[in-house]
Amino acid sequence: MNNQSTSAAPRLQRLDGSPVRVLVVDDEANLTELLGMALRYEGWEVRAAGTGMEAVRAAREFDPDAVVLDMMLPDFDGMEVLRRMRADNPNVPVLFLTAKDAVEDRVSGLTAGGDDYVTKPFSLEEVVARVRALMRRTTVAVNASDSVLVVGDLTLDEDSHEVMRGGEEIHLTATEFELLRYLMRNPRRVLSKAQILDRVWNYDFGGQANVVELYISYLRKKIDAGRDPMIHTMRGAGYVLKPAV
Amino acid sequence: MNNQSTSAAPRLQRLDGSPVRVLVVDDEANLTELLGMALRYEGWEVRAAGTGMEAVRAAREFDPDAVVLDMMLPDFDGMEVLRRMRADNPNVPVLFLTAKDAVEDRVSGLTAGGDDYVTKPFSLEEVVARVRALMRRTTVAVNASDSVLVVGDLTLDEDSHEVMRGGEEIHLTATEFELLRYLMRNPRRVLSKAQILDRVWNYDFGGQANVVELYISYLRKKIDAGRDPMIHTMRGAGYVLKPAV
DNA sequence: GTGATTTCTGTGCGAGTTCTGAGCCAGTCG
DNA sequence: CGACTGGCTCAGAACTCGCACAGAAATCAC
Repeated sequence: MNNQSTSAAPRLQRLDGSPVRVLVVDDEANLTELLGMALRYEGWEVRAAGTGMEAVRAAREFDPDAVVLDMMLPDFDGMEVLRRMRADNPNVPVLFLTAKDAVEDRVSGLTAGGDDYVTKPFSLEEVVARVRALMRRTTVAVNASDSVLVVGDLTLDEDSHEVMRGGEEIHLTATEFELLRYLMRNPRRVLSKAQILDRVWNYDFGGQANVVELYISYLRKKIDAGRDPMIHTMRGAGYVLKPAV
Repeated sequence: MNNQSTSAAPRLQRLDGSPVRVLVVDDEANLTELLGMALRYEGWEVRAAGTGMEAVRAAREFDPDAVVLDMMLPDFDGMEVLRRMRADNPNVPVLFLTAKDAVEDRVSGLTAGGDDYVTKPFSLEEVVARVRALMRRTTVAVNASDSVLVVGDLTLDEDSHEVMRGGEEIHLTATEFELLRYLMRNPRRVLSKAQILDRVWNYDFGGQANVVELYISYLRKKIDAGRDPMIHTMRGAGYVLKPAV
């Protein structure tokens, strides 16, 4: 894996310049593994915990800038963990992971506080974007710039979901938007279809790599149509987004 | 997920530039939690207390600019707390939380003093707005601008509850008003149905996300009718409010 | 209380979106 | 040159999402 800091995606850091810290809490080792990689990939420092007890302890020692927290834990549940964690870290923002069909009563209300939640299964891109957004709001981010990604004459506003190329507004569907966001976070970097599939699609998506090609083709029609192309195919490797020459 | 400090909602602060302080008093930890998050999210500093004793002590040490105070406390009741608190902080405004069916006689006289009350269950949007209004009246707000939100040719007065589009007055019901207020506090930002539900509806509302769609449709009929639309649907993401072009 | 207003639930339709599968084209390599 | 691999696109199937409508329930005003 390689370093994520790009010109487009402002690097968050703590006041002392050290990397941002994220605590991931889930009892499925696979998932903390997966999330850990995605978050480290952003240049963040990641600690994992598998139980509520561990989580509370880790929160105290590790002093994270954000927490990704599964609602279902073997010992006590997410809300309880939250409460205990807040005792030491009153302001740390939390991204909850919750089952799709779980009673959202308990989670809803939380997002109101500035916390947020994502339903399983999720795409890594989604989680990363949410964690980033959480920190933008609450953490001491040195580079607290606005949420607009820029590559060449292409801009994407993560708040308003507006996408423009050369001053012209472009309408994208939800999936197209996430794909483009991922590409724009990684300009001039070749992203393999597997990577894209992992990041943009839900982690348990069983489909074909074909969809990536399909959606790349949709994007091309919308953002490259008629203009100098920005999306390039690296045969056998993947795709790159870079400013048109 | 949303960022609350917008151009539309002026940021309050103390004379020395430090953040405004709010004390939240309720014996239900869930509730102080929830309120605390919502208020912190406004950029305010929050302290919580679970009993009347704690509240009085906290008021003395913390010197809050506003207090959110439950009428029902395990030790002594809200009025008593108020009396003792006022001994040290004679001018601090208080927002009372009271049960719906509680005798309102005792509370009603309070609003005259510049204080205010809200009945449980409430929506977070409501509480935040009221606290803001209280401070506007009594606190030294650096940016003590008026309480009118403006987006394009749409204006909403948080005090008088007047809403106008292009000079024309529009009558909204209570829920419609709160929904529009939330949208106008977050112009050009996509708000998901879950977020809207969390902020605008009462915290114990167990209903469907369906209502959000319904009320968006009501609002559209009233503020977008015939005109250039300001409320836009971002399919799969949520809704955005922005000035008509 | 009674009627008016407001809020909410449930359902069904239509449009927009996502995905599958197949066929075609273009490099690549024997 | 021919076979193969990887990538692109089309068409349509399957599905999801948002919206409207109608009526039930709750609330408010008198």
